[in-house]
Amino acid sequence: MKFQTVRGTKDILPAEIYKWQHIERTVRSVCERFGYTEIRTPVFEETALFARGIGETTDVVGKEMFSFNPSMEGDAMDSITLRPEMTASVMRAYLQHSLQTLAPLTKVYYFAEMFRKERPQAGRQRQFWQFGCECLGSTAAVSDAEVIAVMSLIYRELGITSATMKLNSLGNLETRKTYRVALQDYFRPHFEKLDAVSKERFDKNPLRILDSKNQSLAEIISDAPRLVDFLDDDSKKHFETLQSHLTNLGIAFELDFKLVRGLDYYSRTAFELVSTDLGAQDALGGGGRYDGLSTALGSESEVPAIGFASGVERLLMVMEKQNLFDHLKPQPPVLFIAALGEAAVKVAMTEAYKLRAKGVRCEMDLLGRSLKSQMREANRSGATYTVVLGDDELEKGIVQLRKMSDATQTQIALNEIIDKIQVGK
RNA sequence: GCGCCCGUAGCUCAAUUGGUUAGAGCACGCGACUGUGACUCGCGAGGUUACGGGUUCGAUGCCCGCCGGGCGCCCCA
Repeated sequence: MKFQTVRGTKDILPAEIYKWQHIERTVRSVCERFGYTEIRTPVFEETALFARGIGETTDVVGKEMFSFNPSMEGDAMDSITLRPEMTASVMRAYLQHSLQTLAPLTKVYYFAEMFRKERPQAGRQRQFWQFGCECLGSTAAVSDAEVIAVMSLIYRELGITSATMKLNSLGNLETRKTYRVALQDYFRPHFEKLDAVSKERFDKNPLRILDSKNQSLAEIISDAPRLVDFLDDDSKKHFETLQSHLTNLGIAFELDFKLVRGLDYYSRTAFELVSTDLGAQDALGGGGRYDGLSTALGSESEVPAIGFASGVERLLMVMEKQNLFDHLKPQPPVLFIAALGEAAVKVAMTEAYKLRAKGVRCEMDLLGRSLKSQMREANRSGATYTVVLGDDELEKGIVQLRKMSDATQTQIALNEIIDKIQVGK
């Protein structure tokens, strides 16, 4: 085999597409019930948008972007990048088209493919799909609650029950500066006990030490000062209001003071949905408030916003494991027409066409196969009925309508097929 | 990007310490049944053993490289 998909990419084949369609249908349905409208943005953007929007120091920007220079003469496309996430693009679109002038609040959702140049592993690909929504324009905790509710209802309607929603508040930029210093003060006496990765994080991003998967550090970490205790009054109030909204909605969550999302422009709310049915990449989705993003992108006014993103491949893995696709097999055809001979094929084609135009799913053989093979095909297709059409039937205008489940056959006129099968449906 | 493991028909797996025409089940095609599916029984097609080198009289099995996959790390969806 000469060609194959490039590393970290996958085909989604016809046999499994119904799973994807089910997820996509559910996502769209829930988002739209909450009043979110789909947004589609270009699959690539100026590299600088992501560099500024996600943060120069993050891994995503630092080493995972698919960037290239198309070098088109007379074009100012110095460097463009396949989107590694959607939030920056959504904010760009919001600012570019001045969406705030249309309404004080903008609520959008997306279902789109993302690209990151990472080493593939279970639940991690170089091209992968995400869905999510963004609510731009409100600082109110009720908007945080709504976004989490959207996410939560999507998973609920898909049948996911075992996932855990982790919740934290990061406060504002000041909060995190103070907390950062407090954390360094706390870890400094333990510095020699830290592992190499944590030592590196000590200066770069001490909040990430809390994230360490190293069990031997668990004790030190659990005694570390908590970010919640450093929250300013407004953030504290915001956090409490959010929690009471979630409680009212019956959305279960776990406070997790170790949950820190690395990007600078994040503020206050941070959340993540994790599942034990995944491997090391155990996050189904996550999100947070990003009030600082608009100004990071050069906007003069601050656009408060919150959103979430979810990984479709990971969701699929969990649903597969929990057998949540079992009742969703694609619809089989109602009728299969087995035609014998050129004249019969012609009639079969036109009859099938009429039925299809009327909304009936109907199939016929395209390979010139024997009757036996066509019957096998009819059986395989799961058709409810099969009609056999040969010279005799053509002559008399009468066909045998075979009910596949019990092999009973009834004689009916060719032009009465539609009445029969719709009654029998 | 780093470490460890893996790669044989479409799929799941065989193939005595390196030994001659690389097998089986499932799936697929055809037939038994000259115009009637499922069950059964035959027959058939399907492989450059991922790819490229090396060692050897001889390599699916050993060595190197490369491509791809899995697990973990980093990070995230």
